[in-house]
Amino acid sequence: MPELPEVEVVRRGLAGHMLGARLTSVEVLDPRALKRHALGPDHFRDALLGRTVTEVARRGKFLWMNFADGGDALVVHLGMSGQLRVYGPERGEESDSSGVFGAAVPSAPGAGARAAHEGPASDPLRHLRLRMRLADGTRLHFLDQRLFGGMHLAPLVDTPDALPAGMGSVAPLLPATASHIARDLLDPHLDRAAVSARIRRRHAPIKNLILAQDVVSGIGNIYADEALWAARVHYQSPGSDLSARRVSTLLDAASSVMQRALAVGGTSFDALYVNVDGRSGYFARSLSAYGQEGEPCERCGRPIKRAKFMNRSSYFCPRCQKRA
DNA sequence: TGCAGCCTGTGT
DNA sequence: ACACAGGCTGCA
Repeated sequence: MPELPEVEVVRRGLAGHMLGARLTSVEVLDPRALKRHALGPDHFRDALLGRTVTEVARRGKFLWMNFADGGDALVVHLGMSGQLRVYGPERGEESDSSGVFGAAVPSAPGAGARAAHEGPASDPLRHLRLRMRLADGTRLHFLDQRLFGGMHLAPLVDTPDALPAGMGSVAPLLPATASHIARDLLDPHLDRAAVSARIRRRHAPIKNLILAQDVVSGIGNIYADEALWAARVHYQSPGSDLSARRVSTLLDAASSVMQRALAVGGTSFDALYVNVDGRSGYFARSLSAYGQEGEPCERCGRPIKRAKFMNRSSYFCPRCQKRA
């Protein structure tokens, strides 16, 4: 699944194609990708047509585009299985999709607007949910197998700290639907001391706290386990039991794991294809804890354990990571 | 503040 | 048939 580093790779790729571009076509092939857009697919399309992108921004795993005429933003969340793909105009307008999706009804209200996912299993575009076109012929596809992700339009609100909203943004403006999302560990404006203080004030298990998007954003289950392993912290240790030094080590660990992944993700990036293939990215990652049940801990050799926690799996080394 | 629920595909 | 994957929302 796309983690923060992959989302940042997507942001950079999108920025390269979308900045200064004008939207000339919006086709909603599956309205379930717009669940968070309360006003419906027709409104979504009409509100976007003709607008020019000025910023492609990211905070945590939330992506959004700002427009020349301001007011609102196009918010994109990839969820677990979302992908954005950009096809340059030189590839030809319909070369890879007209045959399969010719019958799809753009923005059809109500019945019948759900054709996108019904193709054969072999069809790589089976999960195409939404398609946009730019004035120069560039196309943007949004695919999402499991529909945890999606797009919506949201009004812009001031950032609480009056600083730029996130990576790729100069404006101190956030989509209202992301206004509760804290800054992430790749954000130069993140106030680490404040994050640490908040963590150490709370009794909740530390894994809960680093997964909480309103404390620090962008850490998912995988990187949480990796960071906890690297910092030798047990996932159930209460935040309030950790020293400032250990919390600092933990945040550094999370940050460096994600920066390394970003460095790797950047190398395989193709300008014409915004690679968000979660699976290949996921398997390419070298993980020390997550998914390593039974494998020897790289530090001490004891088998990594898996435990149920918050309806999720937690992987940890029972020797290196003792409960505080 | 904790946790069910959203989704669909894969593996057992 | 069922467990599992899991970011995020919304509700109890």
